[in-house]
Amino acid sequence: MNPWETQLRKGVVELAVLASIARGETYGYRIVESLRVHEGLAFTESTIYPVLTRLTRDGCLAVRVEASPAGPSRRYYRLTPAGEARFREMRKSWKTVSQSLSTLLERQGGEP
Amino acid sequence: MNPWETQLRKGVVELAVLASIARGETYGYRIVESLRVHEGLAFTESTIYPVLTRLTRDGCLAVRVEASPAGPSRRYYRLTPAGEARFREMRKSWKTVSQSLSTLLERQGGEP
DNA sequence: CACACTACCACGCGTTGCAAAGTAGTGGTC
DNA sequence: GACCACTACTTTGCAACGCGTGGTAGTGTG
Repeated sequence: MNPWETQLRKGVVELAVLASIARGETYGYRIVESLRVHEGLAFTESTIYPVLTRLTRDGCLAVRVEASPAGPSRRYYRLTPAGEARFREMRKSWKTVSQSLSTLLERQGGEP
Repeated sequence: MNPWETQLRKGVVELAVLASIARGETYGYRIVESLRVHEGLAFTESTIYPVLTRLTRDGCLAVRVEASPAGPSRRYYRLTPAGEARFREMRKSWKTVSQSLSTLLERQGGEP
């Protein structure tokens, strides 16, 4: 993959994961699959699982283990209050950066 | 600064720098100052200069040195054809990721 | 038993943003 | 002429992160 696209996605993963979990309790494998349908958000398990571990360690996620109908047990994650706060903050940061960049990009004559 | 905001900005810097130079030949110190007015795009020199070096090494930028009226000589950068191509590609990647994430964020009930 | 799918984990590499500190040139103040 | 402030670029070192590769374990199918 383009190295700069990798960089672009960096820092967006965490927000994407939080957004996925904010929709309702879910587990890692499912997050990977659900994000894959969004162009540019196709992360692999080796990206998502560490993010989940990190967010859990930071107290943003609570885990619940439940047996799977086919395969190993699933680890269901949901947002803690801290997680919800983090989500809101990241979302705000994203909007700020996103809007600033859009402004910068549209200031010159590009295809509209 | 928030660690996740740092991550968010990662990968956006290069695009911001390319966008700045695409507006016309300019130099590092000026880029830093011009980006500072955009909220969320306030990078320091130790971030911008390495980016310029990297882009130049990759053949995306051409340099011209000119004396400054006050201070050391300025290194003026402009986009090469490769740099313009890179800019278009990154811009496209940005739009893709940006739109996917917006979709994801708006799918749940947030403040509209 | 071989294969495929689900689901999670660990190692290691390369890239990167940024703080800190430095250097060099010009101009102004006392 | 010592001191500061501003301009402008550079170097060093750290910590964080995405992801490729390769694994383990559970269930079902042929």
